[in-house]
Amino acid sequence: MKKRVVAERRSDCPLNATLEVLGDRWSLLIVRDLMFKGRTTYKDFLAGGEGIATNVLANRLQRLEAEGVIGKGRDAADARRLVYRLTTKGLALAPVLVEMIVWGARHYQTVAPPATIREMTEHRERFLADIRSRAGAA
Amino acid sequence: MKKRVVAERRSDCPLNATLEVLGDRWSLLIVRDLMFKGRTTYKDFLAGGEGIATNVLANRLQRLEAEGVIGKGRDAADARRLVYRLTTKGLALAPVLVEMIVWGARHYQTVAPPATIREMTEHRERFLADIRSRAGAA
DNA sequence: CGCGATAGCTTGCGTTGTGCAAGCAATTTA
DNA sequence: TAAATTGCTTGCACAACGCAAGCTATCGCG
Repeated sequence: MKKRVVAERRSDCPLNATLEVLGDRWSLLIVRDLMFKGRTTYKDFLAGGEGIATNVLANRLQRLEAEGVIGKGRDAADARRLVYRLTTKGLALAPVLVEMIVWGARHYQTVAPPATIREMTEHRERFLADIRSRAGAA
Repeated sequence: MKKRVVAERRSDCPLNATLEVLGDRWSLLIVRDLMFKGRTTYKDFLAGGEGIATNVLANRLQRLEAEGVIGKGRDAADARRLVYRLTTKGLALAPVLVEMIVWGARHYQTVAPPATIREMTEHRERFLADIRSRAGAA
């Protein structure tokens, strides 16, 4: 058991705050899985394709929950299963993810469907509203 | 001199591409310094407030340049000085930064001026256009 | 021209984080 | 009741990071 040393911020810049919570290679991929891919369990995240290590996944789930970005609950039908979900705070990351996806799709070769990217840019508000209503209902 | 092992992507997801380039605690802070704070030199970035280590800064500047996010040139007036600037690709990160700043300002206590955050959200397109014209002119 | 100051790094070293394989408790299915 | 599944934890080797020191090239001053 490690001592938890409240972890003071390095600066009071809002971007720095965001980066201290989400500035790593994995956290936002978990949020993506929850927001876009319908993945909700530890096993789902592990099979997510990018190959996150088990200990790192456990660590990130803990941190994201501690930060109030995600929450978890037991599956009623199968008590082995923990079902993770986005909180309102986590759902508010949708615009961030959308912009990162658009930038990545524009500047690198990816499997992003052009139609989806077009929808994200040309009908941004509608796209964001869809995410909110879909994930918010869960 | 390290061997550069082309660094294959872990997946072809556009978000993953973005995170493999920018998914760390420091890269986007450098972009922020260039985009919003008028910092352009190694020394400026070092004094940026968050306390990046010298070797990490040098490494990130190299990576960002290799990825085409930033470029550099010698200062005509002082040949010791290397002046870094955003490329078009780097300037295209403005929407990403804006959304991360807005999220950070909404969910954490920061020094972000409320007026700026309001401008970012309520007049988003104008704000982004301003960044493009200002930084694009440099 | 000589000398200290400055800019932009690099190097060394100890600590922390990551990737991978193995292991383990709780629960469920056969 | 045994085998499988879920969600972790642990151990270990290696890479990344934070910090202090050092080093080269250029500049400003006398």
